[in-house]
Amino acid sequence: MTTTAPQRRASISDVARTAGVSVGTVSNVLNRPDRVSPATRDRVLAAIDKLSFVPNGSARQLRAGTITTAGAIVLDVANPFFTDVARGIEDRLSQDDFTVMLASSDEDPDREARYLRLFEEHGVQGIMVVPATSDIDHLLAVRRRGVAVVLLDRPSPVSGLSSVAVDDVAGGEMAVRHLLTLGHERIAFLNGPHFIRQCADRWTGARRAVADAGLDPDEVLVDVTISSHNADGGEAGMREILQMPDVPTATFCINDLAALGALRVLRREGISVPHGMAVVGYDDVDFAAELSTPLTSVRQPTHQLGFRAADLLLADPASAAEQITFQPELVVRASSTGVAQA
Amino acid sequence: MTTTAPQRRASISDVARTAGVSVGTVSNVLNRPDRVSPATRDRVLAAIDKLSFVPNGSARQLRAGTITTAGAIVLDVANPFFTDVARGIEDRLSQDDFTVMLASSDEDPDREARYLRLFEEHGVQGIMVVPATSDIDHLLAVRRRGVAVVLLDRPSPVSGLSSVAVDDVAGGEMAVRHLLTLGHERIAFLNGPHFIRQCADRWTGARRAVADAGLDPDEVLVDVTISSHNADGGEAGMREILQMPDVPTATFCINDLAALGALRVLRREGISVPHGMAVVGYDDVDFAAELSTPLTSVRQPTHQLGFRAADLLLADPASAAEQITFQPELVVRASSTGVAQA
DNA sequence: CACACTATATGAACCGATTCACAACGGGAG
DNA sequence: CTCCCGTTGTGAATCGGTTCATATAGTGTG
Repeated sequence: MTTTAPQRRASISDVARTAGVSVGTVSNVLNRPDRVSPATRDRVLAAIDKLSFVPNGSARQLRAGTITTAGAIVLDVANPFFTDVARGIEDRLSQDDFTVMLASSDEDPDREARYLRLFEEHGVQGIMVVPATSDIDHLLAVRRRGVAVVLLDRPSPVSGLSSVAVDDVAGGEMAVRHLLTLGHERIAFLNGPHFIRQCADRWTGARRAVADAGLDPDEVLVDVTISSHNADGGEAGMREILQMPDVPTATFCINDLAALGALRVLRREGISVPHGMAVVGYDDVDFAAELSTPLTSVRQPTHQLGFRAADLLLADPASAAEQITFQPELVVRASSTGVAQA
Repeated sequence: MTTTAPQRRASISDVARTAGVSVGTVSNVLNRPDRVSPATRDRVLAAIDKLSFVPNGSARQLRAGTITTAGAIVLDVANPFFTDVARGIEDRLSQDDFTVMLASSDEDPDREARYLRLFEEHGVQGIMVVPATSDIDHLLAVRRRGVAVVLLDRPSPVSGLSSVAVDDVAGGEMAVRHLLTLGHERIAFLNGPHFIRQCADRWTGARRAVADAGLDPDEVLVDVTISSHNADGGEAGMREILQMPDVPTATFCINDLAALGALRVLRREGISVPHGMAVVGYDDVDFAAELSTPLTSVRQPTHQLGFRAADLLLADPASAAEQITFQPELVVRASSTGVAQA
């Protein structure tokens, strides 16, 4: 083995000693180079190089207070919806030379709390979070301690907290309205648990669409709860649907990943889409248009969502909190109408 | 506005004062509760609660040394391949109660360096990184300073550094061999720039397959460089291919995202797949099997990749560095053979 | 040549935790 | 009634930077 012994990291005083200057001067070279004469500056830089000195962020931060880093906690980094949001965040923050640390809570409140604490302890400027619970008191507490908090994909229930969200009631409504217009009278909703806000809101929207059409939501809509919001969850959900005594003619899925799983089962069972079963997804991910049956889906402005969230995070903390709501958009494709798009 | 004034964060001495004990005692309550009598412990906990005290991570770390956090830098968080790898990392690290901070370099060496430094300054236990450059001296330097470094998706060129990778030469070879077997004699390779190792290796493999078949790589293979490894890049690349004087009959894409874009163009142009143009992707992402023409793709053990990388990161730093190489696997579907799969 | 003033360098105090040698206390043994 | 020891609590030193009041050298002016 050729690994060098990992000796103690060089500190600023080591640098000062080898350069023959005081620690204050080294610090000045690092932070206000113009205050230092070129000759000493070079000497110090040489010493830094020689010792391969990397300043200790903890020490710096301890003294200086805060840093140009923000945290983001999403439900699942493997979900394209959230990664698109994360891209939006990164794109905005890097404009201000901020860095983002991304973490995924897996919808587990404990994990969320752990990351929240990790970020707070490390003194991030702010945290953007897709809450795993409906209760957000813990987030308000963080806010109260002086850390900027922006709710992602979730409108803030209180005025003191900034948030960026998409109108999920409208999204659920437009999807189901679309299916009703096509004549479906029994519609399954492959949904997540209702304590997740998005799920509850889309359900509300779905019921509203049915009611508006003069039908009884309890008769038309079948709530199928899936445990994981991905293709596996979608598979399980669709299998459950197909075993119902009175099989629905259409399925609305909580996201495109779940729809993907649902389509997989339908293909395996030889059920044609949309004639045997119409399918509508949510998120309009990249590949939705390219599936064997192009997927009708509710599109959300993901990149915008992240971008604006980062905007709010960077906003003057003294300014009023802001709640932004975007509107979703239905993208109709063959999985519901049976007509391929141009 | 109801925002509370963000007063200074409470410190351990504030807690000590309100609880009427010394700072040492508060610290003991936090870290060795058994050393403190129940009565005082309760008093301290009450004070902590009252002041909603959150220990300052920088201070703790400054004193204590290192923390249970690791960093991961990938090329693009929006790419399912990398997020699957990230999941593997998270799954392994959370077993040891470590937390992961994820960042994406966007293939930009400067951004990579920025995150590398950020992580190092914050004293992470180790960093897993998909290098944006072929040169890895800067990573060796980080290693030398005592931070564990594991190369992701890239075999280490030196024995002192751990790495986890997939054999990309083999991957390129099997993809092209497959196309040759099907009778294609002019094959486009929608590839990224060759200074990216994966791209170079797969190109090498592709040439080897051609040479092994007794043909001239320079005549059979057409190298088409795309700038971004996503659907947009794939679109641009396929448009370029279609304008060639002697249009290839098959296209091998650097990843499934690019293949997605390529398929999009082909559909728009009314070119049938695989008869007008066979397409092979790479990564075998979730949706590959569900595309309008199910995509032949080279599958990589993504989750394993991340999981093992995290394993190596957590390994005893004194133990020898380890290089792990996985083998890819060709998954044949209709986009190359024209025969739908079961 | 004295004086003011600038440019540069110094080093001690400080940020907020952890740690450890030491003090105080109380109970049991002799 | 001492002495010893274990339990509990104390507070100063420490980690590695930043900052700022202060010292010193050098420059130019009247």
